[in-house]
Amino acid sequence: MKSEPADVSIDDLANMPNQTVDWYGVRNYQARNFMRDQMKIGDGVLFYHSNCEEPGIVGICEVGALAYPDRFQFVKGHKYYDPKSTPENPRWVNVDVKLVRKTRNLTLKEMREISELANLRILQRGNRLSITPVDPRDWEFILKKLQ
DNA sequence: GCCAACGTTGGC
DNA sequence: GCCAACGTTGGC
Repeated sequence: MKSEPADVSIDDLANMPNQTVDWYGVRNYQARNFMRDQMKIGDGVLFYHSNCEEPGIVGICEVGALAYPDRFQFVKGHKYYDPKSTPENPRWVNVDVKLVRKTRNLTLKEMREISELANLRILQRGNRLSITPVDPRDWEFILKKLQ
């Protein structure tokens, strides 16, 4: 899951109550559907810093709560406000993400040089999704790399 | 339903 | 700041 550190960094997460954050602000249907349909409590998450000096994986997390309505979609004037969303029929949802541990920065640059990770979604050309599934084998490989 | 125009993402 | 690679919007 990508986050811009200027918005929520891994250190921000470490300082949050219960080291947990609601993954607000996703406004892409595919990414939303991953949260809504695929992610279960306890599922592993790789926390990725995007749009920054050194993009890369900076922490291991887990899903702390199943998807529920995003709190900002109803807030008029907010950057994540969606006039087409109603409390009766909310359009956007998010899971909670809980920190398991911070890691070193496994940078995008480094991952691109690892042939075993060639199929990782985030490395694919043109990928812009802020949330992408990770193949179990890639998960194992990355965890080993970060232990 | 098509598709041009426009907006966004995010690495570089 | 550039721009490729999308996704969204809205006229038709």
